[in-house]
Amino acid sequence: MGKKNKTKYALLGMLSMSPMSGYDIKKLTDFSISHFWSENFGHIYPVLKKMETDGFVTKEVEETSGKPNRNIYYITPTGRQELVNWLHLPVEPPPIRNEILLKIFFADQLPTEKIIEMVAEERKKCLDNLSKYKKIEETLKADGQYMNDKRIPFWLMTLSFGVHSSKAGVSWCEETLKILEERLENSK
Amino acid sequence: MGKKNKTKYALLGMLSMSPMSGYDIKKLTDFSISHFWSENFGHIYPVLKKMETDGFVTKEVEETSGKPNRNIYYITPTGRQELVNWLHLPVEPPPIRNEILLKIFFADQLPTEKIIEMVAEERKKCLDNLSKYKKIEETLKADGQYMNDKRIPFWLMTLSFGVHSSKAGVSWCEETLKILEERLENSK
DNA sequence: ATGATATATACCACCATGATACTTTTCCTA
DNA sequence: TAGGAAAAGTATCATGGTGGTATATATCAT
Repeated sequence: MGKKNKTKYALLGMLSMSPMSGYDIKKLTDFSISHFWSENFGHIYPVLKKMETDGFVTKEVEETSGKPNRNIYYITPTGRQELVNWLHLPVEPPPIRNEILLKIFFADQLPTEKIIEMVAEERKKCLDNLSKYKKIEETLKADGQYMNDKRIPFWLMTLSFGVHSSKAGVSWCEETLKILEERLENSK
Repeated sequence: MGKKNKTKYALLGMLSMSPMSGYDIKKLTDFSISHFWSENFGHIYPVLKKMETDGFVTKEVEETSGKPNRNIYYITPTGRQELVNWLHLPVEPPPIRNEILLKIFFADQLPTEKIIEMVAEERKKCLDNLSKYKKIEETLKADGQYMNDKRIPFWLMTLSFGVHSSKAGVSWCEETLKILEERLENSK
């Protein structure tokens, strides 16, 4: 994934659903895609500005009283084309950095009890995520509001990914805990 | 994980195994932990410099003829302590960005055939990784060179993580492909 | 009253990535 | 045997991404 600007496409995608302000985009990403994507203001605002000068979006200022004015962004046909072009491009592999595995790799410098604690904590996180994903899945399937939305199947796929990888996480933790506990027994 | 400097700990970890140059560190990370961690020169060199002024490592210049001199770095007791301190700290969750899921999320703007192609490609990647991990596992278990190294169990754990998550990836792809192919049938 | 929370934009320091620059030795191949 | 690729080695740059902070006001609960 590297140094290509993916924020751009996330923003274009959001704006392809509806015109929005930067603040709205942040709210919507946190609500709808936070299980696999994150954005932050420090990037959203400059990228929106850049995309305006590039002609991918247009801005309309909505006057408010007291609060700062809302800058509402609209995707342009060029912007829509840019989004579709990216959708057609092959997926670029991201650089990987998994902190718990880095710690495990050097874990001979750590007491076994501490490693067990760490992995147990990880297991808890995975389980928490798992139940979170399942809950959202249920709501999506049940909610009449979205019943006929043709995008639902795709949203469910992203959730299912979360379910699969959380389950994998749990089973790795449990396998690892077993080894560590055996190790602890043998060292007594 | 965010803006805390984890490169520092990766480098300290490597130097805790043996004194090395920046070039050596890059080679060793690419060889031994590339399945879950990546480093690049652009960060290795400045971080080594910073750690020298912070007293976590010391440098010894090895004269060579022709080639640039090798800067060999040694971890200090302070550096070792810094590494162990970090090992004891709880794991910080990284910001997540999964490009294929972002594309799936907006995939209603893409022909079903194209989505199928994308997911099939992903499946292939997962399978490739899976066999790669399994092969390394075999070598590690078989290789007499490491037979008695007490760090082997930990290295195997990191590999097993790769196996678990690749398998999860494959099964998600296959589940998703089934849905997409059904969709393609129904649209005919 | 007072403080938390929500709305809204913006900037900054820091961290991370990939590309490129530069040089010499060694090894392979046409 | 000439020529080029690859390896060894350090270093810098532009770009991208993260989290925190600054700045303001309205609203709602305590």
